[in-house]
Amino acid sequence: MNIKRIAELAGVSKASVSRVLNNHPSVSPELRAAVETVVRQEGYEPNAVARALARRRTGNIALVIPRPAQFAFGHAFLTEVMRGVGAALEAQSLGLQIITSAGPASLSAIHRDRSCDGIVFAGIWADDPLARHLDDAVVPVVVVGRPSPQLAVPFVTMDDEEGAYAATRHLLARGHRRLALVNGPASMWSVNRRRGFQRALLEAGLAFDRSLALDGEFSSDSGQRLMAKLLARPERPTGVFLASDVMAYGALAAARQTGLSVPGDLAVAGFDNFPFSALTEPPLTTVDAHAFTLGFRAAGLLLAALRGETPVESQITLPMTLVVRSST
Amino acid sequence: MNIKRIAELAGVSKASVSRVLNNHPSVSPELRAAVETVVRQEGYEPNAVARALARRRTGNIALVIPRPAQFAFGHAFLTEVMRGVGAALEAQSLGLQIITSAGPASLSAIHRDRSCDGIVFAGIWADDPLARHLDDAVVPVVVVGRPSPQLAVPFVTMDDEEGAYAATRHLLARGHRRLALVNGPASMWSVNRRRGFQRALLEAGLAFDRSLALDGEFSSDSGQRLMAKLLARPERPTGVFLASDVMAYGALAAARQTGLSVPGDLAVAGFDNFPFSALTEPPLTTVDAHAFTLGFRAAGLLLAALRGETPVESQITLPMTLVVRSST
DNA sequence: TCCCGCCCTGAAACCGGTTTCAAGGCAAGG
DNA sequence: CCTTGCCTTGAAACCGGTTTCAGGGCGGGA
Repeated sequence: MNIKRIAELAGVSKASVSRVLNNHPSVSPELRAAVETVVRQEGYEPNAVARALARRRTGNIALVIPRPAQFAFGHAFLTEVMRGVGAALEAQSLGLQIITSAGPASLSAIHRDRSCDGIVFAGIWADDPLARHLDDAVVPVVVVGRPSPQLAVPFVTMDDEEGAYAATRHLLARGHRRLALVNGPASMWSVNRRRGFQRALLEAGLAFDRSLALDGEFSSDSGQRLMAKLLARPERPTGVFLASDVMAYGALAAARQTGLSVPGDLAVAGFDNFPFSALTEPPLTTVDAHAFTLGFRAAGLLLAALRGETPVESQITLPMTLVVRSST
Repeated sequence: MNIKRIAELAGVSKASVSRVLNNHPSVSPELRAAVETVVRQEGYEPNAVARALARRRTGNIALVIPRPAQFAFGHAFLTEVMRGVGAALEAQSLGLQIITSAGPASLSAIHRDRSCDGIVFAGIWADDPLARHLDDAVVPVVVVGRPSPQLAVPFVTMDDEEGAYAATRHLLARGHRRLALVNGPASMWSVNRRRGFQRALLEAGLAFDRSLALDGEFSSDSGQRLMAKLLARPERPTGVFLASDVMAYGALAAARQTGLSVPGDLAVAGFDNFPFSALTEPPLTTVDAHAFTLGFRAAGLLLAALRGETPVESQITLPMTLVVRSST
């Protein structure tokens, strides 16, 4: 069933059917009624692809996460970003296409094949070469996270240096002096979090003890392993800041296995504020990374661009908020 | 930039450019070289929408979850299903469109507007009226979960009755005699889980105590509240089966607050086996619902249908596996 | 030498819509 | 009564590809 056939059945032209379907003002009530009757009888739905071609708008935007699907959908931070993007698009009844595992070739295709009206780019942590292809897109692009200081592309990122700083200051305020850092793998986020951690230490007149800073992989396993390692040291730390909640879950397990109480013997602070972090034993003190908002605002910037607006601010850095629970 | 312009620049016809781009066998090396040079110079990428229209294949499939995005992307079970679907599609380099909050109208549109080549339907729990529109789709549809016994639509569901049965039997085998049930809201899943629970009790010669069976909403809050209620009873249960891990997290918290030890005073078994369930204190005994596999297999059925194959089995019920940890 | 068939290429039709443009009908105004 | 202009409608162009079909060139067989 297509528009031509509907037109024949209703005894009108394709153009008229199109006008009726798009609520064009200049159609007579009779014609409208005739067309609508046929449309209903036949259960006709216009072909979305043909419509997109003619209108030069697909009505959906892509969230590109250049990682395997297995990883992207299993990652609490990224699914929260999806949630934010999805919520923003839903309000405008736009479609959401999630593209995972995009290599440089397919990425460059997405940028120029007009299969979507705009792109939100997320999940690039290291200074990825993929980020270089960002500005040759033919549709608006917004990045979650900060791709690279040079690029002029709009982005929404978090102030993770401030977040790490706040968490560390909180640990210091609780009286801890030997603080450990379990960071993520080298990436734009990790560098900032380490910087915030260090800054808080220096301001408190404490030296940054390199041997108390280890790098994990954002997994609970790595958190547990590294925490165990730190606790096995002759002078073990009394507080630890982990650059991700998931690693903190591992750290809590490690403390338990070592027979230490949290926060009595060890204060633990994480970063992300995933939903589960309120349910750990004890509930985790952490920095809320506002992942949902990151996605929501990024989609908002994109929608503004699609409407042709030029937002006053197109490079946004969200402030982080410390969530104090019982683990510190 | 379009195919016509490329053709002009290369001094050939549109048809030839198309043949080169699609690796058609009958093109001379010279023509191929000429076209490829221009394509590279201009950074040309064929318009995906026009291509989809001409080919009558969009190259992407839709995962429809008729719930608000806020809910769908925040739900551990559903994101696992997404992960499975995504992983299956990624292997075939097909696109994934996630459609949330589809009301009856937009749902019927998705089924017939040819904006995707196939549909995986998930997230319907109750006997939703939406399920009735399933068979008027013009593209193949596969459902995650069992929509309704009458419908002949292909589906992949879990054997949750057996799962609940296994968990309950496990609790009984641990010597518990007063067992409580915290079920989800009325839905196709919940009915089965209750049935499995009851069957295990009856087989053990125990009566099903209606006052020990409560219905929550799959949230940790409701789990905590209902568990507290159950523990406040004069004769409190010594074991509980909760129809979702998230509710079990709440139950663990309730036990802690009541000063009861798990599994000493109360054995707790959940259902889902979310990643976090290995990290609770104590780690949670639960039934693995294989959400990832549910999505993966559903996408597999769809891919088979798209290839024109008729799978021997198009209505699949996955067996559940009990994961015994320290909470029982 | 002529004819046949294959290889390569381009013209044109097609996918299924939207939009422009022109024209017919009719009411209002001069 | 004629002109003007608005309202409504249809024909045709267009969006940007793919695919069919027909034809030209060329090599091989008779």
